[in-house]
Amino acid sequence: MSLSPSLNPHVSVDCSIFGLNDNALCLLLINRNGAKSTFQNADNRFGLPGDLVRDNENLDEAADRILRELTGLSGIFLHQFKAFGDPLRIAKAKDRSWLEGVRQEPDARVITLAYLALIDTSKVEIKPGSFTKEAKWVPISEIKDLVFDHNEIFEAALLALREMIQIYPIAFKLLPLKFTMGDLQSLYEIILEREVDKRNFRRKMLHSGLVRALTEKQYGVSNKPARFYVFNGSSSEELYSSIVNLKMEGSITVFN
Amino acid sequence: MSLSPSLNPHVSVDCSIFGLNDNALCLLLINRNGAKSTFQNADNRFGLPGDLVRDNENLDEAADRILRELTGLSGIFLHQFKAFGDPLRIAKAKDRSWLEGVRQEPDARVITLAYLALIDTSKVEIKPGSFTKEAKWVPISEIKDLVFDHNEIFEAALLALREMIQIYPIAFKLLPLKFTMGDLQSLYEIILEREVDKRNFRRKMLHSGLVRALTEKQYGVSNKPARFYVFNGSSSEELYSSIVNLKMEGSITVFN
DNA sequence: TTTTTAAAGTGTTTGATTGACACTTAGAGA
DNA sequence: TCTCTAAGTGTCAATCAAACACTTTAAAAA
Repeated sequence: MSLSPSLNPHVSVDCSIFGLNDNALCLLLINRNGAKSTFQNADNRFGLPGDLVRDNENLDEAADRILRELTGLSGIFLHQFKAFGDPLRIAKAKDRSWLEGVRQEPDARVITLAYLALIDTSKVEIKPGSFTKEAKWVPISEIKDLVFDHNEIFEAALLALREMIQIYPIAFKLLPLKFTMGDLQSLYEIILEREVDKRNFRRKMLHSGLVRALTEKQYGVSNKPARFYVFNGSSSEELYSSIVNLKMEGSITVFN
Repeated sequence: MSLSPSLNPHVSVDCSIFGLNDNALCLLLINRNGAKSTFQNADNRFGLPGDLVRDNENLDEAADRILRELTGLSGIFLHQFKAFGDPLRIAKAKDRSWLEGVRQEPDARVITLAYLALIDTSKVEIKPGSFTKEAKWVPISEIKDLVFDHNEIFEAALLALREMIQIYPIAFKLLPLKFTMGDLQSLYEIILEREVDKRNFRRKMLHSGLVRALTEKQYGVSNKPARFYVFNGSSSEELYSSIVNLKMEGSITVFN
């Protein structure tokens, strides 16, 4: 790899991509190759997909490009939620070897812009890029020691996700186009980490106007087949700005 | 001014500080001197207080330092809400002369971290720093052409404020320690840009537990004197994380 | 001293929403 | 045909939201 001269040595982007696999909330993590041929990623730790920003691209473009280069994902809506800029955030000893292997200025202080996204894992295929040894979904309960300050970034992303899901109807982004009420309910239960009443949940969702029932039903399941629904809303970006009421029992309530 | 060698040429902080003056929501703006003696700020445009981050300080510290250096304000809670990184954001012709006057690398691409804060204007004194010709409160309806992309940043800050005030009980930060129900109600009306019913508003606020009535009343006003209240809550920082219900009629409602 | 002016302060009713709660139905597989 | 599993469904009581108008207090003006 020859580093592009237009890479800004001081600004990076890191992406926390959430998806649902086997009823578990998962995060997309990568394991990087060193860029110089002499470098081997010795300790095999994983991290969030992220890299330096180019001087001629804006931040959202950079996030999109970096995620595509490292994981093959592209065109997903990335929400920038926080910047991390501790002067020592990439200075831990065990992160040095990789930095020295790939960065022209391994000692430069790097501020990172954290993005998060929710995606339907069934709709995309994760393809490690040329700098990526491996890219995989890891259940959030199994996330261990990540590179740099990525544990901190991931924790902040998870908090931001929990907050956002209480305010914006973004849960639909994690589900396939067609889903059952059971799918939707268990998604809320996974993210909110509590159970909700089935009858109240259905009433709330149906009256909200957010979903539309299809006539189609499940087929071949060994119980009463569930009806499919589709999200009845507008574009992805709008999901992040239209505030909708879906109060669940026992929960906090909100100013407005 | 000799530029500190530790200034990171690629990362800055800009602060949108909101306050209330004469029943108008105002933004704190500054008019800068050039740093080199040869430079005069010719066109006299105003902008948000902001500057480059030092390499040895974290972002929140940088925001606090920069705001203090430019306006004399310190110790206020600054909320980082977005990063702006358009490659051309500081490249407009009319912004060049100032950049050339003060920056070692006037062509460097600068990403800025936008912070916002709400303060009680009666509690603080604005003192322009040595690089600041003037610092003043400007009603948001009178904000014209600001330097760089500061109009865009301010608009985003205002949107973030309107969103936050619907979700977190931060309105109190704009008011003095003691305030009347009328003060509080008109603050909500100013920020939400709509009227609310006085009886419903009082009931909501009193039942919320957010305020505590004092026995003290106004004195010398030419109408029935209003009772004073105090905010009944915890620290500033907690205001930004405790979600509280204060639903107003006609308003959107919110997931939870 | 009386009247005017301005904002404070106060309750009720109606309709909508929440939260708690348990049984029946549909289909696959044994 | 029996069993298993998840889908699907309704009611009641309590709480909350929204709409609505008059009285009180004090200063200032007449």
